[in-house]
Amino acid sequence: MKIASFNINGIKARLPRLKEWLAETRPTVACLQEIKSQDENFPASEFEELGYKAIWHGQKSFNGVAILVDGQEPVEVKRGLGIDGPKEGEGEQARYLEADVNGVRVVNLYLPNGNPRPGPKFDYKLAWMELLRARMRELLEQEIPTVVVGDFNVIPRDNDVWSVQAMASDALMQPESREAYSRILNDGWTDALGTLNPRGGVWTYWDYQAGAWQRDHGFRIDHLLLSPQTADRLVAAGVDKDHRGREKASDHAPIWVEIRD
DNA sequence: ATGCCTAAGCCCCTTAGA
Repeated sequence: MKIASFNINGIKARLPRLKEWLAETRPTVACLQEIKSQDENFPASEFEELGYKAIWHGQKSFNGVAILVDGQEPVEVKRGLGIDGPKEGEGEQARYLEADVNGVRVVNLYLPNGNPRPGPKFDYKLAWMELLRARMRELLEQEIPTVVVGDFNVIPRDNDVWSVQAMASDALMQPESREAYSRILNDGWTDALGTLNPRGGVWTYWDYQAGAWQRDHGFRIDHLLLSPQTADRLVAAGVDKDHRGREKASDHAPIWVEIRD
């Protein structure tokens, strides 16, 4: 099965490109982040026309995640990690959705960006990562074949960014962010894209600004983490880079991992 | 030091993104 992850930056603005990507690449599971849509506005029928059934956790204006499955209903297991956003009284943000598909647990997440740093948004990011780690440890202990995908908003290594200097003060690559990410991996997860590309130079995000795409000024913040049971079944993983270069594209490219049945 | 660009809603400006 092929499990894909795509930060689409607005499902309304991206719908034609998103449907095109689904039709061209036909992932078994498509995990979407930043749908930026309330639940009642989710265009489920558009995906049903393509043969995908979906579950979603929306939010007005920002955040929002969805899981689409080819030909069957995703079985929802959990939504949210139980942590409120950094603003007083805003409640929990829509960043986490977990479902079962064909005996594989799929976690779809949109991890907080953390800028500006220091401040409450950065503290929120680190707190969110600790809760995520706790949940992921539970999944490991249960020995459920699991794939955790999404926009982690962490640049894990220096060779995962076009310029270390340009991004040095950004929350995406602070030592605290990287250490939190490393702690998760060290519990027993395999970073599929990182492992298959040890020399780096693989990007999943290119800023809209300053000609970043044309200059290939990108970095790797979208990840596919495999539990031991799914890492053993790893066939291939990659980035659908050409989709970033199309008209009205998201600033992220889709990523995918293929695991043996 | 700042803007660069995009999306959504409070919709012609502001907030947020990374």
